[in-house]
This record gives sequence, C-alpha cells and structure tokens, in this order.
Amino acid sequence: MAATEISVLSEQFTKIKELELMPEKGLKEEEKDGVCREKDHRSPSELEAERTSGAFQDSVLEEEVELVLAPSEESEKHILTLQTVHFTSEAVELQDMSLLSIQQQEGVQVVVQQPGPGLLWLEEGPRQSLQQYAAIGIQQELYSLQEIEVLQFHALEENVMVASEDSKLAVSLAETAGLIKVEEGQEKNQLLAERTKEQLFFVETMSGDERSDEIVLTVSNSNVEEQEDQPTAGQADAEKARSTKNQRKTKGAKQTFHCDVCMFTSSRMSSFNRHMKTHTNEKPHLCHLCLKTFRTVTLLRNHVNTHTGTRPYKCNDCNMAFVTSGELVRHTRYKHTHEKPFKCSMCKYASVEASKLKRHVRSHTGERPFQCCQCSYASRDTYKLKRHMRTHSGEKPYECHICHTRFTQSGTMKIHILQKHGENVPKYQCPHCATIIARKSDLRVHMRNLHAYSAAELKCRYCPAVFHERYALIQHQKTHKNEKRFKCKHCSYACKQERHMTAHIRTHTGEKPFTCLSCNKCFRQKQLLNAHFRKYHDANFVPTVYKCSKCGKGFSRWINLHRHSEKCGSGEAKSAASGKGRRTRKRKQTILKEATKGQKEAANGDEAAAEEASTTKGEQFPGEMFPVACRETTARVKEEVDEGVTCEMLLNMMDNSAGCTGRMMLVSAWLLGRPQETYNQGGRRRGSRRVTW
DNA sequence: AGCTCTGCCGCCCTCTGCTGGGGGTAG
DNA sequence: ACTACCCCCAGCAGAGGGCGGCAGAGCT
Repeated sequence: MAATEISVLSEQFTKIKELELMPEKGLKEEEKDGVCREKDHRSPSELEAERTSGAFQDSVLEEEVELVLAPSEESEKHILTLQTVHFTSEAVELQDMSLLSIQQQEGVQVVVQQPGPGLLWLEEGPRQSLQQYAAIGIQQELYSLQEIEVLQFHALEENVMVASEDSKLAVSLAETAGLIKVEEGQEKNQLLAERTKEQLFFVETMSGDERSDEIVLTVSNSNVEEQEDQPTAGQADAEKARSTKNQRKTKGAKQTFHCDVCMFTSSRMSSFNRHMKTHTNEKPHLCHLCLKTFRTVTLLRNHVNTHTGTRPYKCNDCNMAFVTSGELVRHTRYKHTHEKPFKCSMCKYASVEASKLKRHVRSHTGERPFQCCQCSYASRDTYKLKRHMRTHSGEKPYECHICHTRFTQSGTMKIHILQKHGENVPKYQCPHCATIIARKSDLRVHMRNLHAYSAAELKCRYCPAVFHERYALIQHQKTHKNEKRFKCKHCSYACKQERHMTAHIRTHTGEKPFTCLSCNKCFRQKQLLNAHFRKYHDANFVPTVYKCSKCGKGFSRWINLHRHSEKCGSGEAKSAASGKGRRTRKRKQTILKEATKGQKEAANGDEAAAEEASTTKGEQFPGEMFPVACRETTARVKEEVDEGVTCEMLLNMMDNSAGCTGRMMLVSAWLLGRPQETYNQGGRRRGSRRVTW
C-alpha cells in the first residue's frame, strides 16, 4: 500500500480515505504477508518539536469528540486516520502495557511495523459485526514520537475490537450514517477519560472483502483542546466522511472531487489527493541543513537553494538571480516591464502584487488591523506596528557612523548624515522670497506659515493696510520702521515712538505727573524724576565725566566731548563710537545719533525733544569740576535747566539775585558750555553778587 | 512527480510629510 | 531682559517598492 506518513499535528478531524481512491499499487507495495509497512519521514527533532508545541500535550477530554467514519461497505478498504484523544493523567490500567503490546484481539491481527516501546494497546471490547472500531491507548509516558513512526496496521479479520468494556469506553456506532461517535458524556467514556492519560486512537474498521477485510489505519494525533472558531474534530470528520461519500456516489461518471473542508474541487483524483494532504501537516521532506520539513520535494529543493545560494532563475535584463521562477517574474514586473495587474478601483494605484493592493486599499478604508498592545495606535501593516513599537522600547537601531548618534528610523539617520556630515548639501529656495532652507519639509512649513493665503485679513499694526499673506504683511510693516508716525498736533514735532510723543505733549500742557517722594518736586518724565532722585537723594551717586584725553577737559555729556574733540582733534567720540563690543558700539552710535538729533531739535526750538535726547542718555555733571560739597547746588541748577530754565535765564537770575556764589557761576558757565578757564580767567562774569536759591 | 504559476505573508527599505523642541536673531 | 519669529533638527507615521520565502494548484 501507499506509504502513509503519520501526521501527529493537531488536525482536528479524522481523515478517512477510501481505498478505491488510493493508488492500488501503493497498497500492494506495502503489503507483505498482510502487513502494512509504514513510513514516516519526519525527523526526531521535528516530532519532538511538534510534541513540545502542544500537539501531544496532555489534556482532558472535555468536548464531545465525534469520530466520524465512513460508512461500511463491504469489499472496500479504507485508510483511517486515527485521532488521538488526550485524557487525564490517571493512567492505571495501561501502565503495565508492555512494549509493543498490541493485543491481538479475537480475529484481529494488528501489526505495527516499527513498534518501539509501549506503543499500542488494544483492549478487548464488544464485538461489532462488520463495522468495527478500535480504541488504542498509548500510554503517554512511554510514548516516544520518534519511535512511533508507523501506526498503520491491518485488521485482517472481519472484526476489530475496540476498547474493552473494562475500559469503559463507550463508543456509539451510528450505523446508518456510518458514523461512530464517541460520546464523552457517557459515563463509561468519562471513566476512562478520567482514569487514563492516554492518547486514544479511534479506529474504524470497514468491512473488507470476504477473504481479507483489510483495514489500513493511519494515526494522527489530535489535541482535543480545539481552537475556537474551528470545527470540532468530529465535525471535520463528518465533513470528510460526507465528502468521501459524495465522491463515491459520483463513481462511474466523470468525477469531480469536492473537498468539504474547504471549497476546493478538482476533476483529478491526484489533485484532490494532493489537496487533501494540505489539510494535514504532513511534511515528510526534511532539510538536512536546518531540519525544517516541507510538503513537497520542490519546496525542499527551493529551500535548500536558499542555504546554498543557488539561484537558477537569472534575469535577462539585469544580473539579478532568484531561487524560484515566480520571484524572477515578479522582479521582471517590478524592474523591467512595470506590469501592474492589480489595480485599485478607487484610485489610480496599481501594483505588481495583490498583497500590495490589499495593503493599499486599507488607506482607503481606514482599516488598521494591527493594534499596539501598549497604546491606542494601530497600524495598517505589520511593519509599521513593529516600527512603532520602537517608540515604546526606546530602541534606536540606526547609528551614524561619523558621530555615532542613534536613530529610530533609517531615514532619519540618512537625513542627519546628509545635513550634518554631507558636502554640497542641497538647499531649497523658497519660490516666493529669498529664503533658503535646508530641508524640503521645512520649506513647506515656511511656505505654509509665511506664504499661505489667509482668508482672514491680516492688519498692519501701523496703518490701515490689510493683507492675506503673512510674508507681505511683515514686509509692509518693515516700511514703517524708520517712520516718524507720531506727529504733534500743537507743533511740528514728530517721533517714532508713542512714549516720546506723550512726553512731548506735556511740554504743551505743563503736566508733570512724576513726583519726587522725598521733596515733592514734580517732573514731566520718569527719567527726570529718577535723575533727580539720584542726584539729590542718593548719597552713593557719582556723576560720570567724559574727559578729553588730549587737553584733560571734562564734560558732562558725551556729545559735548564729541564736539570738543572735533575742535581739539583728540578723536574721543570717534574712538568711543568704534568700540569693539557690538553692544557698546551700538550704544555709542545711538548716543551720537540721539545727541545729533537733540542738537538739531534744539536748533529747531524743540527744547523738549532736545532735553529728552540729552537727559535720557545718562548725561552727568563733571564731578571733578564740582566738589561733593557743591554737588547739590550744581544738581539744582541742572534740574532747573532740565525743567526748561535756560542757562541764559539762570544767569539772569543770578545776575539779579543776591548770594550767587562763584560755584553757581561755575555751574552756569558749565551749563552754557563755556570753558572753566573762561570763568577763571574772566573772574566773575556778572559780578560777585550772592545768589540765594 | 516535477515544473510552473500564482498567491500570500513577512521583512526591509525609501520617500514623504507633519510635529514640536532647540536655538539664534531681531525687535 | 523679554518676546516673537523662524530655521534646524530629530522623532514619528503614512504610503509604497522590492524581494525572500513558502504554499497551493494547474499542467505535463
């Protein structure tokens, strides 16, 4: 008979094949003295792997297990795939089972080709007349998968005994349907199940011909712990049985073989048989390099080629080569013909492979079948989920070979290397302005932020102009930069800052909102109040002096020193203005500008602006010209000047007042910009009358 | 049984685009 | 000193291309 490989994987059904569907030659090949030789090509490691993977796990027979067998028809032979059923661990009765203790029952001859230790056990049971069944318990402790490669046996006699009554295994025989149902619910059955931790192979015997009713049994293991949504073993068996039955009914006409496990049909028996093997896990072809097994020689050969690097299918258009012809075809489509047979019905997308189309369609449907177990993220394909998981694990598999910075994605690293370590890095010019940006994505952000159309009106801060593009608005507002937008309604004064205009307006209104808390004196500007407080009420105040390096003259204002230096040739202001520090240089430039402005504004009669320009830039009295003792006096004079009392007015006051001291004259002279020596030389310019303040 | 084709799954890659923090600059 | 602005940059996800490998089925 044909070699029937044992499958011990968890097929959930018992396979039944009619002998008439099996190659007769095969049967005869295996027959020798009525003995069915059996082959199993699986390796010990594979079997062990299957065993450890749970195929042979102990389990309690919980579900109702239907053993579906083909109807009994005389003179037909059957191959039965036996299903193992796991029972609980109290194997008592079978412990003494000797190796190869297949008990030959009355009229039953059971032969096991490669017996191994402790393999089969066949107990006496109630006889069935024609349709027989047997229960074979294999004590799990003794069961060595490597050694039970063959479990075919022939029942040469009419009757095959099943599990004995003693074993309390109850098997109901559905005679009319040709089904045998193992009813778990029956008490006897349960007793055995509870008592033994066995794998039971339920065997049906079909009546053979009168001389040699031969039953060919193959054994398959089945874990009774069935997966949800999967048909029970019994259901599957039933399907198979019906399938077989149906096939038999078509005998004589041109047959179509229907697989009732799946939708497969075939007019060829060989195809059908081959297909039915797909419902088992038979993989008899072992790779000697990695011990992996395959169903067919072709698969094994292709697999071995992956080990050896043999790539027989070479591309004619490039130097690529592939293990299989299919890979070559696919490669050709991708690289050379660009044929894309799979077209999306919702867009123009087309792909070489159906799986790519399937993946693509998810972008339309929004389907995200791959859920992250640690967050709410779900991806549309497995790779994205795997990549996403790095965000949880912190894994950064990509390292820059130059600076050894690590990255989570290869693309990120590539950009990093290009931007940080690359030469002639491409830049991206904004098409709407002169901006050049290193990254295309950032250019897009730039375009979106600055050049995107804004439905809302973007109003200029300084004028009524409105824009719909942010960049245009910014450019426009820059035009207001040096504009003296604030114009005095009482005079021609104009300035850039509103606070300057506010201060200026007070020169017209006479308002002095800033009051000194120490002396109740009022000021138009806060800066003036601060200066006042420092000079009059701060004992630590030391006025700064701008001293000419050439002639030694001191000046309270930097601008005065500047003016002096132009005449004296010392270049003080120039050197000061060209200081190295950016901030210092800028400040000096500002001072110079402000001073010049103050000069001009003063020339234009705008005293307030001139005073503001001078007093707010830190002008101080020349301290060494005025001893500390007279500091209060000089400050008071200065204050009067700040408050709009001109020096000429002050001199007139002194001239007309008694008690005006020489120091006061000195202050007046200084305020008028007259050199000290003029005073010294000229003595009392306006007399020595004492001025009382 | 072997060859071939097709389908499917998985893996890895690239390209792309968005996001948000960092840091420099100018006001 | 503070703030707004904007480019730089890394992180991360979406989409798709290409290939490796295996399984199933038609055909010879």
